Amino acid sequence: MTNEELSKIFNNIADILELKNDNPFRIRAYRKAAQVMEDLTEDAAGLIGTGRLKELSGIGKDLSAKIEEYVQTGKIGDFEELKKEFPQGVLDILYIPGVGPKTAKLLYDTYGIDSIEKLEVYAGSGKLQGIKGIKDKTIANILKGIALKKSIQGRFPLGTALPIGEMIVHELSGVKGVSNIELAGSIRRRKETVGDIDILVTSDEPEILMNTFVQLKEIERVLSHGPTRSSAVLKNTHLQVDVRVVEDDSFGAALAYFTGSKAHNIKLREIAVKKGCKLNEYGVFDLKNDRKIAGATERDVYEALGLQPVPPEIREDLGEIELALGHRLPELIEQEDIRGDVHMHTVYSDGDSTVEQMAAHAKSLGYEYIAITDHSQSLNIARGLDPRRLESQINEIDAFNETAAGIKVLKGMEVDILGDGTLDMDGSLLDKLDIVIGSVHSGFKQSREQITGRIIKAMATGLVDVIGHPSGRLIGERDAYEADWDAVFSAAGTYHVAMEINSYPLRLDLTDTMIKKAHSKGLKFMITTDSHDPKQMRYMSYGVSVARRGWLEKRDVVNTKNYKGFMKWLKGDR
DNA sequence: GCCGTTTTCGGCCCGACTGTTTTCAGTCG
Repeated sequence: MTNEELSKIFNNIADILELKNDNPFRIRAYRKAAQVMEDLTEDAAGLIGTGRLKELSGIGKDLSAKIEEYVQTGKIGDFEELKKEFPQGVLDILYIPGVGPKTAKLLYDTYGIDSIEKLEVYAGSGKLQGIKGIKDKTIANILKGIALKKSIQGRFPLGTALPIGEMIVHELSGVKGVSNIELAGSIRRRKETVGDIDILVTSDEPEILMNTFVQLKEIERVLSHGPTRSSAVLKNTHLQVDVRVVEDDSFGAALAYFTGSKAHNIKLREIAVKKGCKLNEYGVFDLKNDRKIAGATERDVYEALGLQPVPPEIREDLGEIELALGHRLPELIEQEDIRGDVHMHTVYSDGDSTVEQMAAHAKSLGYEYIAITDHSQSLNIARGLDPRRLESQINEIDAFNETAAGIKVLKGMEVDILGDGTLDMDGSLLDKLDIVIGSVHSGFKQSREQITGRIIKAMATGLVDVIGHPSGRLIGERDAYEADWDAVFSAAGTYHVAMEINSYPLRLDLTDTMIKKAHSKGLKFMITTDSHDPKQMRYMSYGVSVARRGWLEKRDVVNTKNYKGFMKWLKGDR
């Protein structure tokens, strides 16, 4: 939690410094520090006193002192002083699209406008007329910006945005003249939430493409419409979609540019400059003669800069560029590496299909094995299984395996880790199963110590193979419960328990940063879909994306093993 | 405010678009 708070504070400081028209590089340093805090896999508080804070790229003497001050006192003196200079409402105004620090300060200085509400009243009543540099168009844009900000509540889960983005790409890919078309931006990096949908296109007939785009039935409102760039807001979700057209020989450079992240791009350009080149969205150029040396593909661009091509999911300036320079990037796991989906539910509990139906669909996806892991009895709401029903399911699966060909069904259970850390099923029955997932489904509000202790206690039974959706969070709905993850992951190492990467779009749990932390402790993972019907097995791609964002390779993920290898692991060869 | 095989001081990524402008500032990604 401290990291998140520090990230917010550093961004706040940057906002205030922007209003003050302070040194832009100083502002950038605070923004960078905010990002570093957000991506940090360890609790900043734990790094204090070890001197390791200053080892973080972007955190120097001054910022590490501020972090220490915050951890020790709960406050940062400089920030408290800065806050006195502007009311919070002025900072809110900065987040209206189209309004930046210069305008916000001008409005505050001239009319004392210190809230979005006040700004809306002033803009709506024509009172802003007469301020230097503000005329009708600007006023109209401010009002539009306020409306836009109100209609969009934050960011969208990847699970919402990606299918929509893919659908629009599909609709545009058939338009006359289109040769290349790709999703870009954070959606291509598979961030768990995205702010908008970026689509990059090459086309001989940009006008036809753009005319088609702005007339798509999904579109509610067109924000701008030009030959190289158009923007629109979608119905229902109010997601914004930006479409850009570039030349064929710039497609790779533009794709890299629009994929980001911003921090990754900045570092690439710094490398270009050091090599006597310039990198922009059109290509890599030799500064001596202004000649273009790369641009058509992303691979060309990275290689022209002396880098191994970096997979989109890890373009966050978290060390990937340094590894790419040394051609030592990890070989990230691919969806094809997954041999079995080992967390799913059936009609026995809260699923809506039978063992047979789940197995048939998994087989059609090319899996070698699946595991049926219905809920245990204390989860009444999900019709959890008592010992008698579990035994009958065991028998059904045994019978199925005797006759079915082409896929193996493992007997399993997603057993509740109860409030006191005991498991919601007799050990003797769990022993009969191939795989046991231990999950927390209750007592989310327990103290950090209680939750930590309860997960560790469950692992210590030796009955649990993997911890299901370990943090318990639901994107945009419920925060992760509080636990000492260092302690949990260390214990998981001791007891050889794997961590689940749950692919259900609202879960994506573990998160990318937690995966890195767990991986650094040598833990293994299982990527599963937690499917409640056959169609949900397609969610596997989300889990694989999260694993890639967590820098995992095939060897880190247990269910990349073939059936024999996977069973061997379950039986204790870890 | 950070950082260092050009530098411990003087650098710090790049371009498009918009609106209000007769050459540019502000905002954005």
